[in-house]
Amino acid sequence: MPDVLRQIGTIARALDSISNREFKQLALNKGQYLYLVRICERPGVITDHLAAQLQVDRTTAARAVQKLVMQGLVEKRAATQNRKNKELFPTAAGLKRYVTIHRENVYSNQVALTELTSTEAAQLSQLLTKVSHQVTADWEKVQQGQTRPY
Amino acid sequence: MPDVLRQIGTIARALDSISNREFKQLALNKGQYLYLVRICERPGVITDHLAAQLQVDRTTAARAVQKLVMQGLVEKRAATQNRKNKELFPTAAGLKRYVTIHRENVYSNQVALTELTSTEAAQLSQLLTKVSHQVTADWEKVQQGQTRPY
DNA sequence: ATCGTTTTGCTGTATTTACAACAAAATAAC
DNA sequence: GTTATTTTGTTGTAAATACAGCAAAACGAT
Repeated sequence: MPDVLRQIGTIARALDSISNREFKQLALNKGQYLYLVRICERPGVITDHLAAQLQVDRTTAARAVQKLVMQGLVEKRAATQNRKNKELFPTAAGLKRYVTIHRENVYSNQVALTELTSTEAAQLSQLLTKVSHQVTADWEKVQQGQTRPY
Repeated sequence: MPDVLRQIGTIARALDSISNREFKQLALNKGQYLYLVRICERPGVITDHLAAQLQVDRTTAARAVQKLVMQGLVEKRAATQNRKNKELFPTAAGLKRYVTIHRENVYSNQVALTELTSTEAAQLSQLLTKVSHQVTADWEKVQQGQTRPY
């Protein structure tokens, strides 16, 4: 059984480091690009759903969003038929940043897949989807306090 | 061209969160397990090589190691024919923790690959290795201050 | 051998990240 | 309809993470 965990971990760290470095030019601090991208792609999303999508802590996502709001890149609006939820929308400035971020992400993805044929790339994606399902399921178990048998 | 970056990112975050939660039982804080494992597997390694392997910042690795030393899980020894380098070795207590960590990692890997046949798993690993090469190359470019064309 | 460059370790500083715990609103159970 | 549970937002606190910059040792070029 080959080890894929470490490979995934190191690739992810390298990609994240690259993005964080490059987005300093956009005056974005560490991790901020993740949230901004998702808000631009799903305007109206609430913070907790964002956190679940990204698999980060609720409060981490909340504070990242708070910062984006302070920087004028994201807006919080009270949901129309709900007094509790605050929906998130990008501002014009936020959308402008998004264009660059998206272009960078596409480029990084391209680089990552350079040595793969298009069928290999498709297969990689398929396999990762399966892996993702399993891992997400376990992460939810652990979040709920369950212990895994190892 | 499928997006594999996000998949890799979310899988990595989930796996890391799981490990961090579970290793609180071993009195290990966030990220510490990463360094301890590598030191146990390559005794005598120096901090900077550790950082390069894990693709994290030099100082991040240095401080994580420092903490492991304070906790009595790792030892720093002056290299025999070198006054500058400090080689890292696990203590008995560190090795004991390593056994559990390794078992957990193997389990997580097993879970991740549950839905894959053994040939699929092998192929996934192969494809990830190719991806890793490309991404690492770009990460080094960016670290050296080069700008990528996107 | 000498000088410039790289490697390695370290500290200061700012920031993100995660956990715990709370309150208020919404939803579910009965 | 009332009560219990879940969802959502927020704050306090502790810790990791990353960048900049410094000094000392090692290495390379000449």
